[in-house]
Amino acid sequence: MEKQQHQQQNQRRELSFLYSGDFLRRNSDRAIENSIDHDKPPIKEMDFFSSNNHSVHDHQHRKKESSTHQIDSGVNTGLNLLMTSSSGISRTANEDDDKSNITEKSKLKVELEKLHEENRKLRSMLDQITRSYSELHGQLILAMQKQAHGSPPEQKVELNRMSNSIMSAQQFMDPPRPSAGLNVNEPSTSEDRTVRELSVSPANTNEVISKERDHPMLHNINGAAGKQVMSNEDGAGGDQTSQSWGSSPRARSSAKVDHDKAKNEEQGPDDQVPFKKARVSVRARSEAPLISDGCQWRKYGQKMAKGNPCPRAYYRCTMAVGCPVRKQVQRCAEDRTILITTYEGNHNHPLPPAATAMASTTSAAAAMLLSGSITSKDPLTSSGFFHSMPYASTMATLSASAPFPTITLDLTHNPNPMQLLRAGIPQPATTFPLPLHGFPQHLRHPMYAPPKFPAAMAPNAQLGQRHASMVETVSAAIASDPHFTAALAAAISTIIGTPPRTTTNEEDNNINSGGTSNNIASINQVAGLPVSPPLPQSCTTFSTN
DNA sequence: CGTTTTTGACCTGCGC
DNA sequence: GCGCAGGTCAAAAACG
Repeated sequence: MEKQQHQQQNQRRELSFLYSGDFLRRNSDRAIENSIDHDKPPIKEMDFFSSNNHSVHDHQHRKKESSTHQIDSGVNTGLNLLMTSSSGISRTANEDDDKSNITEKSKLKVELEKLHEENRKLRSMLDQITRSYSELHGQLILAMQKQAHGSPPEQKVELNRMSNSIMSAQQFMDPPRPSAGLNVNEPSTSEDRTVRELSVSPANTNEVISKERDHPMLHNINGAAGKQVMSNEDGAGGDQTSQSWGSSPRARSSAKVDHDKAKNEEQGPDDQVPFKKARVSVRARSEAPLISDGCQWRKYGQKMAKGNPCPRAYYRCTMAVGCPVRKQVQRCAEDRTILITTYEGNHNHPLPPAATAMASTTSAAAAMLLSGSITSKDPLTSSGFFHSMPYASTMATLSASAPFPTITLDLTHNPNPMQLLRAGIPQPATTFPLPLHGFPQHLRHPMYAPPKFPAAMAPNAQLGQRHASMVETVSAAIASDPHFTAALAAAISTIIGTPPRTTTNEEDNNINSGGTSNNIASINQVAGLPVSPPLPQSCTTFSTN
Protein backbone atom coordinates (compact mmCIF):
# COMPACT_ATOMS: atom_id res chain seq x y z
CA MET A 1 0.00 0.00 0.00
CA GLU A 2 2.74 2.33 0.98
CA LYS A 3 4.58 1.36 -2.10
CA GLN A 4 1.56 2.00 -4.20
CA GLN A 5 1.17 5.42 -2.80
CA HIS A 6 4.77 6.09 -3.38
CA GLN A 7 4.43 5.05 -6.96
CA GLN A 8 1.43 7.21 -7.30
CA GLN A 9 3.27 10.11 -5.97
CA ASN A 10 6.05 9.50 -8.35
CA GLN A 11 3.71 9.27 -11.20
CA ARG A 12 2.07 12.46 -10.26
CA ARG A 13 5.36 14.21 -10.14
CA GLU A 14 6.13 12.83 -13.46
CA LEU A 15 3.10 14.20 -15.08
CA SER A 16 2.60 17.55 -13.71
CA PHE A 17 1.75 20.47 -15.85
CA LEU A 18 0.81 23.58 -14.12
CA TYR A 19 -0.84 25.58 -16.77
CA SER A 20 -1.50 24.80 -20.29
CA GLY A 21 0.42 27.84 -21.17
CA ASP A 22 3.49 26.40 -19.62
CA PHE A 23 2.79 23.13 -21.17
CA LEU A 24 2.34 24.52 -24.59
CA ARG A 25 5.35 26.70 -24.30
CA ARG A 26 7.49 23.81 -23.34
CA ASN A 27 6.24 21.69 -26.09
CA SER A 28 5.49 24.10 -28.79
CA ASP A 29 8.65 23.28 -30.61
CA ARG A 30 7.87 19.65 -30.54
CA ALA A 31 6.36 18.26 -33.64
CA ILE A 32 3.04 16.61 -33.20
CA GLU A 33 3.46 13.02 -33.87
CA ASN A 34 1.10 10.66 -35.46
CA SER A 35 1.12 8.06 -32.85
CA ILE A 36 1.21 7.59 -29.18
CA ASP A 37 4.48 5.88 -29.26
CA HIS A 38 7.14 5.77 -26.70
CA ASP A 39 10.20 7.27 -28.15
CA LYS A 40 8.74 10.50 -27.02
CA PRO A 41 10.20 13.02 -24.65
CA PRO A 42 10.00 12.54 -20.93
CA ILE A 43 6.46 13.82 -20.75
CA LYS A 44 4.55 10.70 -20.17
CA GLU A 45 1.21 11.97 -19.25
CA MET A 46 -0.66 15.19 -19.23
CA ASP A 47 -1.97 15.88 -15.82
CA PHE A 48 -5.36 17.50 -15.84
CA PHE A 49 -5.36 18.24 -12.22
CA SER A 50 -1.83 18.81 -11.26
CA SER A 51 -0.25 22.05 -10.49
CA ASN A 52 3.06 22.12 -12.15
CA ASN A 53 4.74 20.65 -15.11
CA HIS A 54 7.98 19.31 -13.93
CA SER A 55 9.00 15.80 -14.48
CA VAL A 56 9.82 13.44 -11.72
CA HIS A 57 13.34 13.34 -12.94
CA ASP A 58 13.51 16.95 -12.22
CA HIS A 59 13.06 16.41 -8.59
CA GLN A 60 15.49 18.98 -7.39
CA HIS A 61 14.12 21.58 -9.65
CA ARG A 62 10.72 20.83 -8.33
CA LYS A 63 11.75 21.25 -4.75
CA LYS A 64 13.33 24.48 -5.61
CA GLU A 65 10.22 25.68 -7.31
CA SER A 66 7.95 24.78 -4.49
CA SER A 67 10.01 26.81 -2.13
CA THR A 68 9.91 29.65 -4.57
CA HIS A 69 6.15 29.47 -4.57
CA GLN A 70 6.05 29.83 -0.91
CA ILE A 71 8.09 32.91 -0.98
CA ASP A 72 6.34 34.48 -3.89
CA SER A 73 2.92 33.82 -2.66
CA GLY A 74 2.17 36.85 -0.69
CA VAL A 75 0.30 34.69 1.72
CA ASN A 76 1.29 35.11 5.27
CA THR A 77 3.26 32.08 6.15
CA GLY A 78 3.68 33.14 9.67
CA LEU A 79 7.36 33.63 9.18
CA ASN A 80 8.62 37.05 8.56
CA LEU A 81 10.74 36.01 5.67
CA LEU A 82 11.60 39.53 4.74
CA MET A 83 13.34 40.01 8.00
CA THR A 84 15.97 37.58 6.93
CA SER A 85 17.09 39.92 4.28
CA SER A 86 18.26 42.34 6.84
CA SER A 87 19.72 39.82 9.18
CA GLY A 88 22.80 39.35 7.13
CA ILE A 89 23.66 42.99 7.00
CA SER A 90 26.48 43.90 9.26
CA ARG A 91 25.48 46.55 11.68
CA THR A 92 27.43 49.62 12.56
CA ALA A 93 26.97 51.74 15.58
CA ASN A 94 26.36 55.02 13.87
CA GLU A 95 23.06 56.84 13.79
CA ASP A 96 22.57 56.52 10.09
CA ASP A 97 22.33 52.83 10.48
CA ASP A 98 19.86 53.19 13.28
CA LYS A 99 17.75 55.44 11.15
CA SER A 100 17.79 53.11 8.22
CA ASN A 101 16.93 50.25 10.53
CA ILE A 102 13.96 52.10 11.82
CA THR A 103 12.83 52.91 8.33
CA GLU A 104 13.24 49.33 7.33
CA LYS A 105 11.29 48.15 10.31
CA SER A 106 8.44 50.43 9.52
CA LYS A 107 8.48 49.21 5.98
CA LEU A 108 8.31 45.68 7.19
CA LYS A 109 5.48 46.57 9.48
CA VAL A 110 3.54 47.96 6.59
CA GLU A 111 4.34 44.88 4.63
CA LEU A 112 3.16 42.72 7.45
CA GLU A 113 -0.06 44.62 7.76
CA LYS A 114 -0.63 44.19 4.08
CA LEU A 115 -0.21 40.49 4.44
CA HIS A 116 -2.57 40.40 7.37
CA GLU A 117 -5.10 42.28 5.36
CA GLU A 118 -4.73 39.88 2.51
CA ASN A 119 -5.14 37.00 4.86
CA ARG A 120 -8.33 38.49 6.15
CA LYS A 121 -9.68 38.95 2.67
CA LEU A 122 -8.85 35.45 1.67
CA ARG A 123 -10.37 34.08 4.77
CA SER A 124 -13.62 35.88 4.24
CA MET A 125 -13.63 34.73 0.66
CA LEU A 126 -13.18 31.24 1.88
CA ASP A 127 -16.04 31.56 4.31
CA GLN A 128 -18.31 32.89 1.66
CA ILE A 129 -17.44 30.10 -0.69
CA THR A 130 -17.98 27.52 1.99
CA ARG A 131 -21.38 28.97 2.75
CA SER A 132 -22.31 28.97 -0.89
CA TYR A 133 -21.36 25.40 -1.29
CA SER A 134 -23.35 24.33 1.71
CA GLU A 135 -26.35 26.19 0.47
CA LEU A 136 -26.10 24.73 -2.95
CA HIS A 137 -25.73 21.26 -1.65
CA GLY A 138 -28.75 21.63 0.54
CA GLN A 139 -30.75 23.09 -2.29
CA LEU A 140 -29.84 20.26 -4.51
CA ILE A 141 -30.95 17.58 -2.14
CA LEU A 142 -34.11 19.39 -1.22
CA ALA A 143 -35.01 20.05 -4.81
CA MET A 144 -34.45 16.46 -5.72
CA GLN A 145 -36.64 15.30 -2.91
CA LYS A 146 -39.33 17.70 -4.02
CA GLN A 147 -39.15 16.52 -7.57
CA ALA A 148 -39.21 12.96 -6.49
CA HIS A 149 -42.51 13.56 -4.77
CA GLY A 150 -44.14 15.18 -7.71
CA SER A 151 -42.80 13.15 -10.60
CA PRO A 152 -43.94 10.14 -12.48
CA PRO A 153 -42.70 6.84 -11.06
CA GLU A 154 -39.90 6.47 -13.59
CA GLN A 155 -38.47 9.82 -12.72
CA LYS A 156 -38.84 9.08 -9.09
CA VAL A 157 -36.62 6.10 -9.43
CA GLU A 158 -34.11 8.19 -11.25
CA LEU A 159 -34.19 10.95 -8.70
CA ASN A 160 -33.86 8.52 -5.86
CA ARG A 161 -30.94 7.06 -7.61
CA MET A 162 -29.33 10.43 -7.87
CA SER A 163 -30.12 11.13 -4.27
CA ASN A 164 -28.38 7.97 -3.34
CA SER A 165 -25.45 9.04 -5.39
CA ILE A 166 -25.17 12.23 -3.47
CA MET A 167 -25.56 10.57 -0.16
CA SER A 168 -23.04 8.00 -1.00
CA ALA A 169 -20.70 10.60 -2.26
CA GLN A 170 -20.52 11.66 1.31
CA GLN A 171 -19.16 8.26 2.04
CA PHE A 172 -16.19 9.11 -0.05
CA MET A 173 -15.18 11.27 2.79
CA ASP A 174 -14.66 8.30 5.00
CA PRO A 175 -11.14 7.22 5.58
CA PRO A 176 -9.91 4.54 3.25
CA ARG A 177 -11.12 1.15 4.08
CA PRO A 178 -8.88 -1.81 3.96
CA SER A 179 -9.37 -3.57 0.72
CA ALA A 180 -10.61 -6.66 2.44
CA GLY A 181 -13.35 -4.77 4.17
CA LEU A 182 -16.83 -4.31 2.93
CA ASN A 183 -18.76 -1.17 3.09
CA VAL A 184 -21.74 -1.96 5.15
CA ASN A 185 -23.02 1.53 4.62
CA GLU A 186 -23.92 0.81 1.08
CA PRO A 187 -27.48 1.46 0.11
CA SER A 188 -29.91 -1.22 0.92
CA THR A 189 -30.18 -2.42 -2.64
CA SER A 190 -26.83 -4.06 -2.39
CA GLU A 191 -26.60 -4.42 1.31
CA ASP A 192 -28.70 -7.52 1.54
CA ARG A 193 -26.69 -9.11 -1.12
CA THR A 194 -23.50 -8.18 0.53
CA VAL A 195 -24.49 -9.86 3.69
CA ARG A 196 -25.61 -12.87 1.79
CA GLU A 197 -22.41 -13.15 -0.10
CA LEU A 198 -20.20 -12.58 2.82
CA SER A 199 -20.65 -16.18 3.66
CA VAL A 200 -19.39 -17.33 0.32
CA SER A 201 -16.08 -19.09 -0.04
CA PRO A 202 -12.93 -17.01 0.23
CA ALA A 203 -12.23 -17.45 -3.42
CA ASN A 204 -15.32 -15.52 -4.10
CA THR A 205 -14.52 -12.78 -1.72
CA ASN A 206 -12.59 -10.70 -4.09
CA GLU A 207 -15.34 -10.74 -6.58
CA VAL A 208 -17.87 -9.89 -3.99
CA ILE A 209 -15.76 -7.04 -2.81
CA SER A 210 -15.28 -5.78 -6.26
CA LYS A 211 -18.97 -5.78 -6.78
CA GLU A 212 -20.11 -4.43 -3.52
CA ARG A 213 -17.41 -2.04 -2.62
CA ASP A 214 -18.08 -0.14 -5.75
CA HIS A 215 -19.74 3.05 -5.12
CA PRO A 216 -23.47 2.74 -5.65
CA MET A 217 -23.25 5.51 -8.14
CA LEU A 218 -20.90 3.33 -10.05
CA HIS A 219 -23.28 0.51 -10.08
CA ASN A 220 -25.77 2.78 -11.60
CA ILE A 221 -23.43 3.75 -14.30
CA ASN A 222 -23.48 0.50 -16.07
CA GLY A 223 -27.08 0.22 -16.72
CA ALA A 224 -28.98 0.40 -13.50
CA ALA A 225 -26.82 -2.14 -11.88
CA GLY A 226 -28.86 -1.85 -8.78
CA LYS A 227 -31.60 -3.55 -10.64
CA GLN A 228 -29.22 -6.22 -11.71
CA VAL A 229 -28.00 -6.80 -8.25
CA MET A 230 -31.47 -7.39 -7.08
CA SER A 231 -32.49 -9.53 -9.95
CA ASN A 232 -29.48 -11.78 -10.13
CA GLU A 233 -30.15 -14.11 -7.32
CA ASP A 234 -27.58 -16.63 -8.41
CA GLY A 235 -24.80 -14.21 -7.62
CA ALA A 236 -23.25 -14.53 -11.01
CA GLY A 237 -24.32 -11.19 -12.30
CA GLY A 238 -24.13 -7.78 -10.81
CA ASP A 239 -21.23 -6.08 -12.37
CA GLN A 240 -21.43 -6.42 -16.05
CA THR A 241 -18.39 -4.42 -16.64
CA SER A 242 -16.02 -6.32 -14.50
CA GLN A 243 -17.20 -9.51 -16.01
CA SER A 244 -16.95 -8.48 -19.54
CA TRP A 245 -13.52 -7.08 -18.94
CA GLY A 246 -12.32 -10.27 -17.29
CA SER A 247 -8.76 -11.02 -18.20
CA SER A 248 -8.36 -14.69 -17.62
CA PRO A 249 -9.56 -17.23 -20.13
CA ARG A 250 -12.08 -18.33 -17.58
CA ALA A 251 -13.22 -14.80 -17.17
CA ARG A 252 -13.44 -14.41 -20.86
CA SER A 253 -15.61 -17.38 -21.34
CA SER A 254 -17.80 -16.41 -18.45
CA ALA A 255 -17.91 -12.96 -19.87
CA LYS A 256 -19.43 -14.36 -22.99
CA VAL A 257 -22.05 -16.19 -21.02
CA ASP A 258 -22.87 -13.10 -19.08
CA HIS A 259 -22.94 -11.05 -22.16
CA ASP A 260 -25.48 -13.38 -23.65
CA LYS A 261 -27.37 -13.15 -20.45
CA ALA A 262 -27.27 -9.44 -20.64
CA LYS A 263 -28.52 -9.63 -24.17
CA ASN A 264 -31.43 -11.68 -23.06
CA GLU A 265 -32.19 -9.22 -20.37
CA GLU A 266 -32.13 -6.44 -22.87
CA GLN A 267 -34.50 -8.26 -25.12
CA GLY A 268 -36.72 -9.11 -22.26
CA PRO A 269 -39.94 -7.37 -21.40
CA ASP A 270 -38.16 -4.76 -19.41
CA ASP A 271 -36.84 -2.48 -22.05
CA GLN A 272 -35.89 0.19 -19.67
CA VAL A 273 -32.29 -0.85 -19.57
CA PRO A 274 -31.22 -0.81 -23.17
CA PHE A 275 -27.52 -0.65 -22.41
CA LYS A 276 -25.47 -2.57 -19.99
CA LYS A 277 -22.23 -0.82 -20.71
CA ALA A 278 -21.48 2.79 -20.99
CA ARG A 279 -18.35 4.49 -22.05
CA VAL A 280 -17.23 7.95 -21.32
CA SER A 281 -15.00 9.55 -23.80
CA VAL A 282 -13.02 12.61 -22.90
CA ARG A 283 -11.67 14.78 -25.64
CA ALA A 284 -8.90 17.05 -24.55
CA ARG A 285 -6.19 18.99 -26.21
CA SER A 286 -2.88 17.54 -25.23
CA GLU A 287 0.41 16.72 -26.76
CA ALA A 288 1.17 14.29 -24.02
CA PRO A 289 0.37 10.69 -24.82
CA LEU A 290 -1.81 10.35 -21.76
CA ILE A 291 -3.96 12.42 -19.52
CA SER A 292 -3.43 11.98 -15.86
CA ASP A 293 -6.58 10.97 -14.11
CA GLY A 294 -4.95 9.98 -10.88
CA CYS A 295 -5.00 6.29 -11.55
CA GLN A 296 -2.19 4.00 -12.48
CA TRP A 297 -2.50 2.35 -15.84
CA ARG A 298 -0.71 -0.40 -17.58
CA LYS A 299 -0.70 -0.62 -21.30
CA TYR A 300 -1.76 -4.01 -22.54
CA GLY A 301 -2.26 -3.48 -26.18
CA GLN A 302 -2.10 -1.19 -29.12
CA LYS A 303 -3.98 -1.41 -32.35
CA MET A 304 -4.44 0.49 -35.50
CA ALA A 305 -8.04 1.43 -35.70
CA LYS A 306 -9.79 1.85 -38.97
CA GLY A 307 -10.15 5.37 -40.21
CA ASN A 308 -7.47 6.77 -37.95
CA PRO A 309 -3.79 6.79 -38.73
CA CYS A 310 -3.05 7.06 -35.04
CA PRO A 311 -2.87 3.84 -33.10
CA ARG A 312 -5.26 3.20 -30.30
CA ALA A 313 -3.66 2.23 -27.02
CA TYR A 314 -5.36 0.04 -24.46
CA TYR A 315 -4.73 0.55 -20.78
CA ARG A 316 -5.86 -1.31 -17.72
CA CYS A 317 -6.06 0.09 -14.21
CA THR A 318 -3.34 -1.38 -12.04
CA MET A 319 -4.19 0.26 -8.78
CA ALA A 320 -5.75 -2.94 -7.58
CA VAL A 321 -5.50 -6.50 -8.67
CA GLY A 322 -8.39 -7.34 -10.88
CA CYS A 323 -9.66 -3.83 -11.28
CA PRO A 324 -11.85 -4.04 -14.35
CA VAL A 325 -11.43 -0.48 -15.47
CA ARG A 326 -9.89 -0.01 -18.88
CA LYS A 327 -9.28 2.94 -21.00
CA GLN A 328 -8.47 3.53 -24.61
CA VAL A 329 -6.37 6.41 -25.72
CA GLN A 330 -6.24 7.63 -29.25
CA ARG A 331 -5.50 10.83 -31.03
CA CYS A 332 -8.19 12.42 -33.08
CA ALA A 333 -7.65 11.80 -36.75
CA GLU A 334 -8.80 15.28 -37.73
CA ASP A 335 -6.90 17.14 -35.11
CA ARG A 336 -4.02 15.26 -33.66
CA THR A 337 -3.58 17.66 -30.84
CA ILE A 338 -6.76 16.24 -29.45
CA LEU A 339 -6.43 13.24 -27.26
CA ILE A 340 -9.44 11.02 -26.90
CA THR A 341 -9.55 8.96 -23.75
CA THR A 342 -12.36 6.49 -23.37
CA TYR A 343 -13.09 4.97 -19.99
CA GLU A 344 -15.01 1.85 -19.28
CA GLY A 345 -15.68 -0.10 -16.15
CA ASN A 346 -15.81 0.57 -12.45
CA HIS A 347 -12.91 0.63 -10.09
CA ASN A 348 -13.06 -1.97 -7.38
CA HIS A 349 -10.73 -0.18 -5.04
CA PRO A 350 -10.37 3.12 -3.25
CA LEU A 351 -9.07 5.93 -5.34
CA PRO A 352 -6.88 8.81 -4.41
CA PRO A 353 -8.64 12.16 -4.51
CA ALA A 354 -6.90 13.10 -7.70
CA ALA A 355 -8.42 10.11 -9.37
CA THR A 356 -11.76 10.79 -7.84
CA ALA A 357 -11.99 14.08 -9.60
CA MET A 358 -11.71 12.73 -13.08
CA ALA A 359 -13.55 9.60 -12.18
CA SER A 360 -16.45 11.50 -10.68
CA THR A 361 -16.80 13.60 -13.73
CA THR A 362 -16.88 10.73 -16.12
CA SER A 363 -18.94 8.69 -13.75
CA ALA A 364 -21.58 11.32 -13.66
CA ALA A 365 -21.54 11.51 -17.40
CA ALA A 366 -22.00 7.80 -17.67
CA ALA A 367 -24.74 7.89 -15.10
CA MET A 368 -26.52 10.44 -17.16
CA LEU A 369 -26.00 8.42 -20.25
CA LEU A 370 -27.65 5.45 -18.71
CA SER A 371 -30.21 7.38 -16.80
CA GLY A 372 -33.86 7.62 -17.62
CA SER A 373 -33.32 10.39 -20.08
CA ILE A 374 -31.71 7.90 -22.37
CA THR A 375 -34.04 5.05 -21.93
CA SER A 376 -35.78 5.92 -25.11
CA LYS A 377 -35.20 3.62 -28.03
CA ASP A 378 -33.23 6.17 -29.85
CA PRO A 379 -30.36 7.43 -27.79
CA LEU A 380 -29.71 10.26 -30.15
CA THR A 381 -32.96 11.92 -29.33
CA SER A 382 -31.66 12.60 -25.92
CA SER A 383 -28.79 14.49 -27.30
CA GLY A 384 -31.22 17.12 -28.33
CA PHE A 385 -31.32 17.91 -24.73
CA PHE A 386 -27.85 19.29 -24.87
CA HIS A 387 -28.59 21.50 -27.76
CA SER A 388 -30.82 23.65 -25.68
CA MET A 389 -27.92 24.58 -23.49
CA PRO A 390 -25.28 27.07 -24.33
CA TYR A 391 -21.88 25.38 -24.26
CA ALA A 392 -23.49 22.14 -23.41
CA SER A 393 -23.61 21.01 -26.96
CA THR A 394 -19.89 21.13 -27.00
CA MET A 395 -19.55 19.72 -23.58
CA ALA A 396 -21.28 16.43 -23.96
CA THR A 397 -22.56 14.48 -26.88
CA LEU A 398 -23.94 11.03 -27.23
CA SER A 399 -23.08 8.53 -29.81
CA ALA A 400 -25.37 5.86 -31.04
CA SER A 401 -23.05 4.69 -33.75
CA ALA A 402 -20.45 3.44 -31.32
CA PRO A 403 -20.65 -0.21 -30.34
CA PHE A 404 -21.36 0.88 -26.81
CA PRO A 405 -23.34 3.87 -25.68
CA THR A 406 -20.75 6.51 -25.36
CA ILE A 407 -20.90 9.95 -23.94
CA THR A 408 -18.24 12.31 -25.05
CA LEU A 409 -17.11 15.14 -22.86
CA ASP A 410 -15.51 17.58 -25.16
CA LEU A 411 -13.02 19.64 -23.27
CA THR A 412 -11.37 21.06 -26.32
CA HIS A 413 -13.69 23.99 -26.63
CA ASN A 414 -12.63 27.12 -25.01
CA PRO A 415 -15.65 28.99 -23.79
CA ASN A 416 -16.23 27.62 -20.40
CA PRO A 417 -19.22 29.00 -18.59
CA MET A 418 -17.26 29.08 -15.42
CA GLN A 419 -14.69 31.29 -16.90
CA LEU A 420 -17.22 33.63 -18.35
CA LEU A 421 -18.87 34.01 -15.04
CA ARG A 422 -15.69 34.74 -13.30
CA ALA A 423 -15.28 38.40 -13.86
CA GLY A 424 -12.04 40.19 -13.62
CA ILE A 425 -9.87 37.19 -14.10
CA PRO A 426 -7.45 37.47 -16.94
CA GLN A 427 -7.72 34.77 -19.54
CA PRO A 428 -4.55 33.33 -20.85
CA ALA A 429 -4.24 33.15 -24.56
CA THR A 430 -3.55 29.49 -24.74
CA THR A 431 -6.23 26.91 -24.57
CA PHE A 432 -6.39 24.05 -22.22
CA PRO A 433 -8.78 21.18 -22.09
CA LEU A 434 -9.66 21.78 -18.52
CA PRO A 435 -10.34 25.26 -17.35
CA LEU A 436 -7.27 25.73 -15.31
CA HIS A 437 -6.70 29.16 -16.56
CA GLY A 438 -8.67 31.91 -15.22
CA PHE A 439 -8.44 30.32 -11.89
CA PRO A 440 -7.58 32.71 -9.15
CA GLN A 441 -3.91 32.79 -8.73
CA HIS A 442 -4.05 32.19 -5.04
CA LEU A 443 -5.60 28.83 -5.61
CA ARG A 444 -2.48 27.70 -7.24
CA HIS A 445 -0.57 28.34 -4.16
CA PRO A 446 0.65 25.42 -2.14
CA MET A 447 -0.46 27.14 1.00
CA TYR A 448 -4.01 26.33 0.07
CA ALA A 449 -3.58 22.69 0.31
CA PRO A 450 -5.62 21.06 3.01
CA PRO A 451 -3.61 20.70 6.13
CA LYS A 452 -5.08 17.34 6.91
CA PHE A 453 -4.34 15.83 3.60
CA PRO A 454 -2.02 12.89 3.64
CA ALA A 455 1.17 13.82 1.99
CA ALA A 456 1.44 10.52 0.27
CA MET A 457 -1.80 11.01 -1.50
CA ALA A 458 -1.24 14.28 -3.19
CA PRO A 459 1.31 16.99 -3.10
CA ASN A 460 -0.19 20.12 -1.73
CA ALA A 461 0.15 22.42 -4.63
CA GLN A 462 -1.20 19.94 -7.07
CA LEU A 463 -4.13 19.05 -5.01
CA GLY A 464 -5.63 22.45 -4.74
CA GLN A 465 -5.46 22.82 -8.45
CA ARG A 466 -6.77 19.42 -9.16
CA HIS A 467 -9.79 20.10 -7.11
CA ALA A 468 -10.17 23.54 -8.47
CA SER A 469 -10.04 22.45 -12.04
CA MET A 470 -12.24 19.53 -11.37
CA VAL A 471 -14.89 21.66 -9.81
CA GLU A 472 -14.84 23.90 -12.79
CA THR A 473 -15.16 21.03 -15.15
CA VAL A 474 -17.97 19.66 -13.17
CA SER A 475 -19.70 22.96 -13.04
CA ALA A 476 -19.54 23.34 -16.76
CA ALA A 477 -20.98 19.93 -17.20
CA ILE A 478 -23.82 20.79 -14.93
CA ALA A 479 -25.12 23.07 -17.60
CA SER A 480 -25.90 20.12 -19.74
CA ASP A 481 -28.24 17.99 -17.75
CA PRO A 482 -30.19 18.11 -14.52
CA HIS A 483 -29.33 14.51 -13.88
CA PHE A 484 -25.81 15.34 -14.53
CA THR A 485 -26.23 18.14 -12.09
CA ALA A 486 -27.17 15.83 -9.33
CA ALA A 487 -24.51 13.31 -10.04
CA LEU A 488 -21.86 15.89 -10.38
CA ALA A 489 -22.91 17.63 -7.27
CA ALA A 490 -22.11 14.36 -5.64
CA ALA A 491 -18.73 14.54 -7.17
CA ILE A 492 -18.27 17.99 -5.81
CA SER A 493 -19.27 16.78 -2.43
CA THR A 494 -16.61 14.22 -2.77
CA ILE A 495 -14.04 16.82 -3.40
CA ILE A 496 -15.02 19.49 -1.02
CA GLY A 497 -16.46 17.40 1.68
CA THR A 498 -18.88 19.75 3.32
CA PRO A 499 -21.91 18.16 4.87
CA PRO A 500 -25.22 19.34 3.56
CA ARG A 501 -27.16 21.84 5.49
CA THR A 502 -30.82 22.58 5.57
CA THR A 503 -31.99 25.26 3.25
CA THR A 504 -34.36 28.10 3.50
CA ASN A 505 -37.43 28.56 1.41
CA GLU A 506 -35.74 31.29 -0.43
CA GLU A 507 -32.99 28.99 -1.40
CA ASP A 508 -35.49 26.46 -2.54
CA ASN A 509 -37.03 29.02 -4.77
CA ASN A 510 -33.69 29.73 -6.19
CA ILE A 511 -33.05 26.25 -7.23
CA ASN A 512 -36.52 25.62 -8.48
CA SER A 513 -36.63 28.62 -10.65
CA GLY A 514 -33.02 29.19 -11.15
CA GLY A 515 -32.06 26.65 -13.69
CA THR A 516 -28.47 26.00 -14.30
CA SER A 517 -27.13 29.46 -14.28
CA ASN A 518 -27.79 29.93 -10.62
CA ASN A 519 -26.31 26.64 -9.87
CA ILE A 520 -23.32 27.38 -11.88
CA ALA A 521 -22.87 30.67 -10.20
CA SER A 522 -23.00 29.02 -6.85
CA ILE A 523 -20.78 26.24 -7.80
CA ASN A 524 -18.53 28.70 -9.30
CA GLN A 525 -18.08 30.13 -5.95
CA VAL A 526 -17.27 26.70 -4.82
CA ALA A 527 -14.72 26.58 -7.50
CA GLY A 528 -13.14 29.50 -5.88
CA LEU A 529 -12.87 27.52 -2.75
CA PRO A 530 -9.33 26.58 -2.18
CA VAL A 531 -9.95 23.64 0.01
CA SER A 532 -11.72 25.09 2.88
CA PRO A 533 -13.71 22.29 4.31
CA PRO A 534 -11.44 19.38 4.97
CA LEU A 535 -10.96 17.33 1.89
CA PRO A 536 -11.73 13.71 1.91
CA GLN A 537 -8.90 11.72 3.21
CA SER A 538 -9.58 9.25 0.56
CA CYS A 539 -12.21 8.15 -1.73
CA THR A 540 -13.72 4.84 -1.93
CA THR A 541 -14.30 4.39 -5.55
CA PHE A 542 -15.28 6.45 -8.17
CA SER A 543 -15.36 5.65 -11.52
CA THR A 544 -16.60 6.29 -14.67
CA ASN A 545 -16.05 4.90 -16.32
C1' DC B 1 14.87 -8.56 -10.65
C1' DG B 2 10.33 -6.91 -10.76
C1' DT B 3 7.45 -4.07 -13.52
C1' DT B 4 5.99 -2.11 -17.75
C1' DT B 5 5.81 -1.86 -22.73
C1' DT B 6 5.80 -3.84 -27.22
C1' DT B 7 3.85 -6.56 -30.62
C1' DG B 8 2.25 -10.56 -33.16
C1' DA B 9 -1.20 -13.95 -32.49
C1' DC B 10 -5.55 -15.06 -31.17
C1' DC B 11 -10.54 -14.53 -30.07
C1' DT B 12 -15.03 -12.60 -30.84
C1' DG B 13 -18.74 -10.20 -33.03
C1' DC B 14 -20.69 -8.49 -37.08
C1' DG B 15 -21.86 -7.68 -41.87
C1' DC B 16 -22.02 -9.60 -46.31
C1' DG C 1 -18.56 -19.36 -44.17
C1' DC C 2 -15.50 -15.63 -44.89
C1' DG C 3 -13.31 -11.40 -44.09
C1' DC C 4 -12.83 -7.45 -41.33
C1' DA C 5 -12.29 -4.81 -37.23
C1' DG C 6 -12.06 -4.33 -32.35
C1' DG C 7 -10.25 -6.10 -28.33
C1' DT C 8 -7.18 -9.09 -25.50
C1' DC C 9 -3.42 -12.23 -24.44
C1' DA C 10 1.15 -13.33 -23.46
C1' DA C 11 6.02 -13.88 -24.58
C1' DA C 12 9.84 -11.10 -25.29
C1' DA C 13 12.09 -6.87 -24.73
C1' DA C 14 12.93 -2.72 -22.32
C1' DC C 15 13.22 -0.18 -18.30
C1' DG C 16 14.35 1.41 -13.61
